[in-house]
Amino acid sequence: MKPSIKLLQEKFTGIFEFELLQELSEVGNYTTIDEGHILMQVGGYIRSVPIILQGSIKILRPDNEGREALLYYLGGMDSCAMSLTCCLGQKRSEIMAVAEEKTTLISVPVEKVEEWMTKYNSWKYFVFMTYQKRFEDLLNTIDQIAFHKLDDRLLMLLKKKAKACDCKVLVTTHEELANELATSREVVSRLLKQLEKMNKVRLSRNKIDLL
DNA sequence: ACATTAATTGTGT
DNA sequence: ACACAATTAATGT
Repeated sequence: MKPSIKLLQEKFTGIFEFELLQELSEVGNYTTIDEGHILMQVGGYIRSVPIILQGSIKILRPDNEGREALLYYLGGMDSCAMSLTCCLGQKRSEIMAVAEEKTTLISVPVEKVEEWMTKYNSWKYFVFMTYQKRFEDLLNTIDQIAFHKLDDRLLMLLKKKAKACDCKVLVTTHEELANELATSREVVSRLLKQLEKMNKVRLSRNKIDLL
């Protein structure tokens, strides 16, 4: 279905100039997809670039052992940075895209994506902006992953300290531990509490009992 | 013993 | 990361 000019103007005024909206209404494909619909499989070629109007899509990257790591979500007015590069480079997709809920989007054919890059400044800008957004999202999730390995480091630190004073009761604050692990106090507090729930330690003020 | 303050820790956003 | 609540230890009266 072709998107109407009216709809496009509603969504994109201030982002794209009128001429671009006209072209978009001619060549764009307006579709609605249901929850769970797979937009893109790993290894597939990409024929068009989606721009999400409503709803959300999650971008996954299958792990080397069959697990699926969540990279980021695409929401309103977002586009997919991977699909942008894949088009230009004729590469296979490295990622998988699945609709998280009922989602409406406009897909733009590859040729136009490239053509508009030089033709419309606003389009070029839009492309760069989606790159920037995705990059920020990725940094965030990388932080999360790194964070998960902190519990190991914390446990190692506790053991090391216990060995140093040759006892099972450490006298420190969460803040001190946080400094040694180069992280924030809150994170240490939360990790310690998890360890307490797992009966690995017992917490009290200025004191940690190792079990 | 009690009130006041400061430091540490817990939690939601 | 930040802001704020809650808890606990320390201190003064």
